[in-house]
Amino acid sequence: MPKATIDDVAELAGVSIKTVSRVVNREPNVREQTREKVENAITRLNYRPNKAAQNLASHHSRLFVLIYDDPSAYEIPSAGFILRMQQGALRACRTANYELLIHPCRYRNKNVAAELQTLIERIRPDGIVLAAPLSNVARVVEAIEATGTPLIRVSPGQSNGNSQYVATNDREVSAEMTRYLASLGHQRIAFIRGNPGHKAVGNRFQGYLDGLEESGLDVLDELIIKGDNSIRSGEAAALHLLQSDKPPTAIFAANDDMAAGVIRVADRLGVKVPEQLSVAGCDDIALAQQIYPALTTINQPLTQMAETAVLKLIESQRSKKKWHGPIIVPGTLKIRESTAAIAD
Amino acid sequence: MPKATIDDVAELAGVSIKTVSRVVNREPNVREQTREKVENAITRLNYRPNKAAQNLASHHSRLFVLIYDDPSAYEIPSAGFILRMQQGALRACRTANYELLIHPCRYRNKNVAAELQTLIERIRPDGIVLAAPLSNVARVVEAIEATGTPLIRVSPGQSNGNSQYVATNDREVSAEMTRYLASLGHQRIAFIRGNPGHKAVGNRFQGYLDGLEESGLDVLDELIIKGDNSIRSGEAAALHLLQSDKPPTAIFAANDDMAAGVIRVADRLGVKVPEQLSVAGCDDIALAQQIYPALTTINQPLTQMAETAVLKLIESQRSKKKWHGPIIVPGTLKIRESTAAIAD
DNA sequence: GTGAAAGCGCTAACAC
DNA sequence: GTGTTAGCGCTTTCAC
Repeated sequence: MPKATIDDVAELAGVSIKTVSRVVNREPNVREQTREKVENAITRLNYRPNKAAQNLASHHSRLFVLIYDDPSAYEIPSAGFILRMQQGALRACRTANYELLIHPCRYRNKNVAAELQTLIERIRPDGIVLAAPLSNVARVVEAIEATGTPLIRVSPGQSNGNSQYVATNDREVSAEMTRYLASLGHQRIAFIRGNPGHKAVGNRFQGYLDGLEESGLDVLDELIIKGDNSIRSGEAAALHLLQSDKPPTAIFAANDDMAAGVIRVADRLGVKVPEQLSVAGCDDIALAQQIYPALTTINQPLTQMAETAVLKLIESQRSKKKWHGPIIVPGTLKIRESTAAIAD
Repeated sequence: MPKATIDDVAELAGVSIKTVSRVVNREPNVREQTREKVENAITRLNYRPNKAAQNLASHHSRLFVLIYDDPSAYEIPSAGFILRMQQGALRACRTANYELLIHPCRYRNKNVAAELQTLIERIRPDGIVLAAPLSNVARVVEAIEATGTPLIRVSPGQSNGNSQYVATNDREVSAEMTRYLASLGHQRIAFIRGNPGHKAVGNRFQGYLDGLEESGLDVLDELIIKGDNSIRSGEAAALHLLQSDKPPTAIFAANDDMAAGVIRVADRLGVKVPEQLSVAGCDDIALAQQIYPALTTINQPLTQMAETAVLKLIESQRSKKKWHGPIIVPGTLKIRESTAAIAD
């Protein structure tokens, strides 16, 4: 089956190739009758425009690249994150007939900047979505910006670089969670901080402080523990907190893994969750629903964030105009079974 | 920065564009000295060949598409599978300078066949990797084969269609697991079958039967339970088995989720794992290492399978020759804490 | 509303 | 070894 070209369609329809092109690209100024003739020819010949030819002639690729940190083999809470971002990006791509190239890369690698530049200059995507934590690495952001390709960053903590970004309201929603815990009667609400490298995680700590203040609670230094985002660090923190003189009645962890660690240790120590201890996490990873009791947490709208990012890229390409300011996609509290009103 | 073209490079190097092309594509028959001149010009101009132009002229896209089933939002053991396949495929792509397009799709959707055909005919990838369970859906396989694009299927149960496939030795390694359990002294080894739709899962049952026979054990119908791959069905099966008159001393489940369900129920019933009950799963999903006790299971070499698939596509494209027969990437036993020698 | 001509930036086939 | 000439299958510009 030698593929039909635009010339074949034009010939069969008895029009010029330009008219076929107009029909294919849904351009105006085609008489209805002509359009039908062309469309018939297209279906008869099973014609599909050749993307390479379109790209070459039109100088755009109808292709986006999603760049994200490549997780090492088994560090698989990331899997859910990455997949959700992919889903969001793909959803937006599909409605507008774009394709999505994925490009995981290791940002610890010194060559990333050059690697990404080569990729971009070769492929010439119409836009790039850069996910956290890469979206916070200055030399990566700058390398991509230098190519001149439209870039949107997803969930960057700080706002370096000139490119637009999509973020969530980590701080506000963490404050909300804290107020929720306070509203349950908790006065000693501990917080397990995450990896300081992740700015989003820092925002959550700020939210915690905000929430305490808004609830009229004091910040107690002994209830603030450093973690590193791992289950193990959550366990360590919980052990420390629960075995102290005056243990907290609620523990809010900056991510779900650490919260899961807390629940595990509570179980081991015979502390009942949520009767004796409320536990809350952040991110709503798959694990959050799988553990017992199901974890109260904060949903990270990653799918929507990625979708929004791609939609913005498409839009800005159409209108050629620049928009400003971050785009905020709000997170929401997922109240499950690990939190309850204080017993005492 | 107006991008440099092949003409610019040719001019600066004082050669023809064909020579530049030769250098870029690492073709032979270029004098070392000429090559250097060209390479200097390339770096000076920061020249990157335009992929669209290359594609159009050469009739190949240096692009593969990875097609897999789109999991509904929260069915996230799939996440690990998909990500590992992506990683494998990407790894192979990178070494050979190909790009990877991902295309999740819902095979329940009646339009998949047409959707995939359109995609393929528009993009014209150099090859397609089709993952299970889509790789077992006849109308999907046939639709793709009809486009004439080289196709490799990953882990299909049956071997319909004409295209090559990569599989793992599910049956053999399941037999190995069964023999391993028998070698620990277990005589009453139960098996929880999986979703009958997944052929791979059927192979595991065959392997179980093989293993029993090779170990000189009888097949006991009351120890063979049907499940549907879900945690819940594992729980139901375990409840049934453990509350029977003569409960098994080992339970081998056709996937990890069901095995996790077994462990959960055993815990609830006060049956100690592995002291009183050995539990083994299949797949080595992330959960397998997260639960307590860590699950003995069978590693599915998905990353390698996808990598092999892409490498084969590249190879067959180079040599233009057809290879035959399935490619088997062996799985391996992951002995962890959920299995032990029989106590009694 | 429609069409003719001129590329887009490269590779292929063949000449030299 | 290297260069010349044609395209690849579209979009763009501009004329009608």
